[in-house]
Amino acid sequence: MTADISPASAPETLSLRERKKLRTRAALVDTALALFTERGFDGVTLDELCEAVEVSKRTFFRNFASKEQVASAPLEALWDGLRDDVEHLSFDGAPVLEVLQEALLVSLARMDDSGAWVTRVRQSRELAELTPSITAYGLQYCDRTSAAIEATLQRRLSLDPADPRPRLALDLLVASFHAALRAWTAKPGTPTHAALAAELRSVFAVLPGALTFSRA
Amino acid sequence: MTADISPASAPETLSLRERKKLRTRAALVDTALALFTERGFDGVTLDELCEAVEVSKRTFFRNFASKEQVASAPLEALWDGLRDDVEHLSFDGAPVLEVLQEALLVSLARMDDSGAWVTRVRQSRELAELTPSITAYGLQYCDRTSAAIEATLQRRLSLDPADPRPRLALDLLVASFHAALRAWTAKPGTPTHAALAAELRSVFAVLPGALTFSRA
DNA sequence: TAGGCTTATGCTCCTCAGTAGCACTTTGTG
DNA sequence: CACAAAGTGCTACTGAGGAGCATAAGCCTA
Repeated sequence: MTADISPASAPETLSLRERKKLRTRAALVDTALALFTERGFDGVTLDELCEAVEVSKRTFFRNFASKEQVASAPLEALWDGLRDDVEHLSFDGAPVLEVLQEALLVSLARMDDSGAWVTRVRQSRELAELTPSITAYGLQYCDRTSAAIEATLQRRLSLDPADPRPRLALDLLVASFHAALRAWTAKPGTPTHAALAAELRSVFAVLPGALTFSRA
Repeated sequence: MTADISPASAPETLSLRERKKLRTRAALVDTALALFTERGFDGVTLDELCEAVEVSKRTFFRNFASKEQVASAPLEALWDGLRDDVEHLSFDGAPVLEVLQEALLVSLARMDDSGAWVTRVRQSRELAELTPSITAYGLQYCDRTSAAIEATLQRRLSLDPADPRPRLALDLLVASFHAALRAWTAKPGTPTHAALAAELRSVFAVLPGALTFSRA
């Protein structure tokens, strides 16, 4: 289920067919981000996108569930990575939230492919800011992924399903990431992978203060 | 901008035209929730809904921005109330998050109209659980409202726009409410307004623990 | 109370996202 | 080499949502 995008990360172990599919997928994402950025999300029809990639609409919907998803693909890869990792994390001793924070940083580090992913994320982010339906899709995706991770946590840590804390911890993680993303997008200049990781660490650091701060 | 639904809360101070509009709006919400609950969100077309209420599709879209919104209307009234209240809250001394938590409970108390609102919320919630697009719309609405409240906080408390804490506090508030809603929906029996308020207080109480808890 | 103004409403036509059926091609396998 | 399985193109269809234009209902001033 992991949504991989970068053609570079398609090793020879995959069959010819699978590599071709990944190439089609990557082309759709790249072309979509370019066209949406140029003419706006609503200014590009799926027919135009499919024509640009020389693919039928049928093929598009075999790769993506919606027009919004193709614009959100870069961030989905990050969260899919985290979701899969949670299955094998060690939770001994450390607070769950801290373990999840570290895991998110690890998943983020895995996305570091000399700038391509970061560029796509930036485009995706700017599109989401202009397009409510992309925001809506992204939030729903986070919600669904959080629910899946919560289920894994409950199983692996033998938690009471009624305990709201694991889900709250996940919502905290998601909120932190979105805050980091906003700060990162707001900064001028070329956005780097390292800068995003730094923003994220910085938000993690001030998180406890969000519960207690009062007017200056 | 406040989306009021209950016909009972339409005092005589409103003009005839405004009261009629509110009645149409309320009828659309009630009929929509009933039809969606009966046959599923996707099993009811807008044309059917409009025919049942004896209203044209044009009128529907003057009252609601989308099919999803009409199913989310009850909760929007709650958050709209909070958004408007933040303009006049006192933030002296107490932590911002605590003030917001109290304000949310006040807005919730204002929704207490002898069961009608609670019933609609329950229906809305159950629909959202079955229908991703309703979830997506609701999350996007929360995101937008949170951004509006954050702007108010920044202005009233003279905060640095780059400070992530107010937005994190709001995301925490939203996450708490959703957790309370989940717990409340999961409970069997007739759901009451008081029970929802109790769930919410209970989540607020365990919130700090969400940052620090570890495996049992 | 008559007339004019504003605003909601209905009607109709349109675009486009997303689905489904069917036939064709390509790739992996016995 | 043949057969199974999966991806793809083509086409036709449904339904959400928007736009233009005309009408009606409520509101306001003389």
